[in-house]
Amino acid sequence: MKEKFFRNRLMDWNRVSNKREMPWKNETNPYRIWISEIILQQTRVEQGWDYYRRFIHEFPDIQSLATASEERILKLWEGLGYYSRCRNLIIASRQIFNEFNGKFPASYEEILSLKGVGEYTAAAISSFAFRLPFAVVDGNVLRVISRFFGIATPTDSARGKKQFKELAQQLLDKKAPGAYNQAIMDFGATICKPVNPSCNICPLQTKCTAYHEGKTDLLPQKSRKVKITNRYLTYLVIQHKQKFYIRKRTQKDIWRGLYEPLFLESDHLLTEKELVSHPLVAPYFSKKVFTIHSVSGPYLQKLTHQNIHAQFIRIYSNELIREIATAFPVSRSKMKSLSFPKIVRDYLNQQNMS
DNA sequence: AAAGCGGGGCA
DNA sequence: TGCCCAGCTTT
Repeated sequence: MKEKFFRNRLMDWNRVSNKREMPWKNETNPYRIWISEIILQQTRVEQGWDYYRRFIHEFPDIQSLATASEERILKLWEGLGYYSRCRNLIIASRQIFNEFNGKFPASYEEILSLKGVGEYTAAAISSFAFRLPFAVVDGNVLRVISRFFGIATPTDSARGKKQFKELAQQLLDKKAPGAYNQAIMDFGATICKPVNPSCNICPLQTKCTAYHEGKTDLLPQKSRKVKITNRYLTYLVIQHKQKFYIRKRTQKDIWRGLYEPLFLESDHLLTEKELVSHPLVAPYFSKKVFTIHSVSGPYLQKLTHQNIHAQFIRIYSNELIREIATAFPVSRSKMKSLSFPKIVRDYLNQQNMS
């Protein structure tokens, strides 16, 4: 009965007071819903908004996406982060194009089988596009439910996931699963916010456990916390005439699939002296093929799990070298068309290099 | 079960 | 500075 109160109040709030608008709201095209959901994984709505627009404009349907070049798709993703989402999106588009004959799958299990689609995204697409009764469980849902029912089970534990998923499914309005899922996420984002929730105007306040026990700031609970490592990358931005040496990141590390200038990683940023004596480039410096043109100030990018300290050493080469440690020379216009990590793109832009 | 994976906003 | 964001995959 507390469940019924929750559902009814939430749906009433949605009809009367939910003013949240987004480009993909009331969308029923599964392809467009899929794109929006992938973009929004671990990403705030405002941050994903323009990416969604650009994506749909250039790739309006499965065929256009499935037949596009990986480089072009990754370019549209540049700056958005979590690039594995983009790689998986490409794989999934080909899955749909080939295995499902270009028609977006219409069952929960089939949708879940798509690369990069987990339980949340499958429930979202299933309910929004196909009116199937699957409850979404995202960060908003976990927060709203844990507070209202006063559940302190860590949301990232196996027990917690099962518990919250079952309760979420029980709460779902089976007659309007899409509207309900949209409502609970909007509610979490605008009323039951992570910090300073608007309990004073909350339609669920009268039966909210966390509110009555003064525990809204203690819920939901997580068990794990990430430890942050510091990394120091000294980039070698080598230029010969109008070409720059870059390479593609292929190792299992951050920014896989993106491009980069060469860099040397150590436990500190390299000094010029350390740089010119490094085995990789020392011969070029001693033969005066390379000369240092400029040294940037330190750049810092804070990621969820790493602090990236970077410095960019701009180097002129008076010889055209075919390849330096897998890096090859490309033109400015080619640089523009490629996807670089944010910290590198910032430097390139400031240097007017692409 | 735990770790890895971006970038940005907010208190 | 720490936490969170329409999470998923790999180990």
